Amino acid sequence: MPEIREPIKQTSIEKKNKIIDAGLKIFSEKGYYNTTTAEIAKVAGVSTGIVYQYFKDKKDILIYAVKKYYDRLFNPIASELEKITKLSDFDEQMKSVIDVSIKLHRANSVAHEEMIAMSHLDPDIHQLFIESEHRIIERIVQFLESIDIDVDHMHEKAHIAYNMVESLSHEFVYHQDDDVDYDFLVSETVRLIKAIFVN
Amino acid sequence: MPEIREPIKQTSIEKKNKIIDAGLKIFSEKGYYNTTTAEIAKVAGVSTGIVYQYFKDKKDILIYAVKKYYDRLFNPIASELEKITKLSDFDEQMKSVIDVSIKLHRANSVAHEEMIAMSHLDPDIHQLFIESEHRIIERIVQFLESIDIDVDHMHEKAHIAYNMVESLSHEFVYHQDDDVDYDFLVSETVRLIKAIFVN
Amino acid sequence: MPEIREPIKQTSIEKKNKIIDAGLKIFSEKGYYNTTTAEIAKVAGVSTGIVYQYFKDKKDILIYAVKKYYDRLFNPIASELEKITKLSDFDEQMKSVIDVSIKLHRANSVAHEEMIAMSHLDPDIHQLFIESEHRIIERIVQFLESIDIDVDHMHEKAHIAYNMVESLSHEFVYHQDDDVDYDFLVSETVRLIKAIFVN
Amino acid sequence: MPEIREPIKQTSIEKKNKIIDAGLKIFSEKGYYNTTTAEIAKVAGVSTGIVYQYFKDKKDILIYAVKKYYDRLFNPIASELEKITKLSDFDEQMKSVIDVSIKLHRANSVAHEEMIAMSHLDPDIHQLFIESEHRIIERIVQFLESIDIDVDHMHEKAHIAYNMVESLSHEFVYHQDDDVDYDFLVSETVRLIKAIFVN
DNA sequence: GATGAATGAGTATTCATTCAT
DNA sequence: TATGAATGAATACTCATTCAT
Repeated sequence: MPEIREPIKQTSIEKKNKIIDAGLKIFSEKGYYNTTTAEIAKVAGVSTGIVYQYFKDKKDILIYAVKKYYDRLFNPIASELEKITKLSDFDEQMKSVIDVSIKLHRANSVAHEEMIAMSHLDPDIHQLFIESEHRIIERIVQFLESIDIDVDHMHEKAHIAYNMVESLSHEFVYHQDDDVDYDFLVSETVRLIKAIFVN
Repeated sequence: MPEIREPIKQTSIEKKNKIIDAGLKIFSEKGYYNTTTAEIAKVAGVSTGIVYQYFKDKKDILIYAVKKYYDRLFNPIASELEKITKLSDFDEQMKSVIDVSIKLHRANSVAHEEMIAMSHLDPDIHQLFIESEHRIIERIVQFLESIDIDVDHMHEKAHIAYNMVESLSHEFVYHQDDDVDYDFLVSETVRLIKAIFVN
Repeated sequence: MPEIREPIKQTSIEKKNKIIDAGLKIFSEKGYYNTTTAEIAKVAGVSTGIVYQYFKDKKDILIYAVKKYYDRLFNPIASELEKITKLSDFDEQMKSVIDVSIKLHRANSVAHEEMIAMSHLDPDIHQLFIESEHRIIERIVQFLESIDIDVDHMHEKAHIAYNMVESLSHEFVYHQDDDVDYDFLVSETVRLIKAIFVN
Repeated sequence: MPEIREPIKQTSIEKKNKIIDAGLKIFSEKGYYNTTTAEIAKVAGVSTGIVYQYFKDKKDILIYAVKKYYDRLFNPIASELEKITKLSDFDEQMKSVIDVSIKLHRANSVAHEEMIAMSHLDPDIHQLFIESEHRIIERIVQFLESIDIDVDHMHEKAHIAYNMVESLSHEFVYHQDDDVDYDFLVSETVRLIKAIFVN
C-alpha cells in the first residue's frame, strides 16, 4: 500500500543514490545481516522513514547496491579491453588487463567478499550476478573479434579465459601467500590464455 | 562461567556430531542467518540448552559444520587423485578427476553456495577455507610428483590447475547455460592443464 | 502555531467536506486505526499537508465524520416520523418506521459497526453519540405528542421504544439467523410498543 | 515456524492466564490499539518473549481476553436465572435478573465498552460475540421452559426480552441522565417482558 | 493556500542465550 | 548431564505530523 516512489527531481535522485551508496558501503563492511536500516539512513544522512519511500524493503536496497557494485567493478575492465585495438603484442596487453582486474578486485576486496556472499544468500541477487557475468563475457567475445581473433568455440574459450583472470585476481587479493611466486602466476596465466586463442 | 566441555563419553561425542550434522544440513538449506539454534537442536534431537554445553555460540556450530563440509568435499577428490599412479593416459585421468569434482560440487551445490557465502561472512570461516585449499593443493603437488611430473613452479602451476577445475565445476553447477558447449569446456580445460605441466 | 482555519471560501468548504467524506468512507470500510491520513487525503483528492490546515489531527477528522454519519442515519428516521400526522393506524405506521430504520441500518451496516466501535474508543465521540440519541428521542416525544398521545413518563417510554427499534434493526443487520422468524420479531415489537403507549 | 505451546504444567497455565488477564485489563482501559505487547507482558509479570510462546500474535491475546470477558459477564446472569425455579412472583424475579445484569454491566463498564468496540474491529471477535449471545438466549429459553412458560415463538420472544434487558443495562451504565426516571424504566421493562410471555 | 517530501518516534515480533529444575 | 521455559535486547517498517518550497 505505501507506494514506492521513483524519484524524478534531481534532489530526490541524489537522495536515493546516497542511500544506495550508504547501503553498499555498510553491507560491504559488515554484511547484509549485520547492517540495520537505521544505520544506512544515518550514513546516508536521511531519516529512516524516507528509505521506505524509495525502496520496498531492506533487500531492495541490497539489489540496487549490488547493481551499482557490478557496474563499478566490470565497467572499468570492459573499458580497459576496449582500449586495445589490435593484436600487436598480445602478452603485454593481456597483462595490462589482468593488472586492471587485480587492481579493481583489490580496491573492492571487502565489498567483493560481501557481494559474493550476498549473491549466495538470495536468488534475485544471484541472478544479477549471472547476468552481469554474461554481459562481461559477451564483451570479451566482441573484443576478441575486434582484434581479428577468430576461433572455434569462442564463447567457451572466453569463459575459460575470464575464469582464469577472475581466479587469478582472487588469488592475489584473498590468498596472499608468501610461498607463491605471483609474477609467475601472471605470466603463466597469460601464456595459457594465449594458448587458448592463439594456437 | 559456562564451560564448553569437550565430550569424552561416546554418547556425548555422538550428540555433538548430531548437532554439527543438523547445523550443516540446515545452514546449507536456509543459510546461517535464517537458521535458529532451536531448529538445529530440534533436528539434532536434543534440547536447546545442551547445544551451549558443546558449542560456545551459534557461530561455533558453523565452524564445525564448515570443517565437516570441507572434509566431505575435498577428501573424495584427494582420494580420486591418489588412485592415479602413473602417467599412462593423462587426458583420460584428468577428465576423471574433473568428473569427480563436478559430481561432488553438484551433490553439494546448495551447501556449497552457503559455505562460500559463510566463508565471506567471517574471518574465522574464511581462514578455514584458505587452509583447506592449501591442503588440497599440497596433495595435488604430491600427486604430480608421485607420477614423476617434475617442473618448475610446481605450486603455482598446481594453483592454476586447481582453480581451473574449480571454476569449471562451478560453471557446471551454477551457470548451466544452453548456449555453452560443456563438453568442449572440459576437453579444453584438460588440454590447458596438460599445457601447464607437460610442455 | 499551525492555526486550524475555518474555511470561508466556497472551494475551501468543499475541500473540507471532501476530506470528511473520504474519512467517513475509509473509516467505515477499514476502521479508524487501519486508515492512514495519507489515504484519506488521496481519496479526497488533496495533499496530505492540507489536511492539517482544516483539522487539528486525525481524530478531528473522525469527529466530523461521525457527526456527518449521525445526520445521515437519524435525519431520515426523523423525517419519516414527521410524515405521520395522526393516529389512524398505529400498527401500520410503526411498522413503516421500523422498516425505514432497518433499511438505513442495513445501508450503513459497515459504517455503523465502525461508528459504534469508535464511539467506544474515545469520550468525545461517545459524547456525540449520546447527544445524537438525545435529539432523536426528543423528536420521538414531539412526534408522539403531535399525534395526541399523552401518557405519563413520556421520555422513559420513548427511550424504551427507541431502544426496541434499535435492537431490532441491529438484529436484522448483524445477527441474521436462519432459526429466527423475523416477521414475528417485527410484529411483536409493534405490539409491545403499542402496549407502551396505548394501554 | 515458532510453535505455539499449549501449556500443560500448572505454572505455565497460570502464566498464560496472567497474560490473558493483563490483556483484558489493559485492553479494557486503553483499547486494543493503544496497548503494547510490552505493556501486557509487564503487567502480567513476564517477559515479552514468553508472550509469543503462548499466543500467536497480539490479536490472539485479544481473542482469549474477549472469551474470558464473556464468561465473566454472562455466566453470572445465567446462574442468576437458574436460581429461579418457579413462577411464583414473575415481576420480582425479573427485577432481580435485571438488577444482576445492571450490576455486571456496571462492574465491567469500561471493559464492556472496549469489548463491544473490539467485536466491531474484527470478524473473529464479532463471531465470538454472536456465539456468546446465542448461548445466553438458549439458556433463557431453557429457563423459561423450566418454569413452565410455554408460548409460541419462544426464541423470538427471548431475543426481544434479552435485548430489552441489555438496552436497559446500557442505559443505566452509559447514559446516566438526570431527566430520566430510572426506576420507572425498570418497572416498565418488567411490565413489557411480562406482556411478552404472559398474555 | 497548497504540495508532498521528509521526519523520527513508536511497536510487534524474533531468537541467541541463560537458568531453574 | 539434560531440559525447555524464560529472558530481553534488537530491528524492520509504519505513519501522524511538519515544513521547505
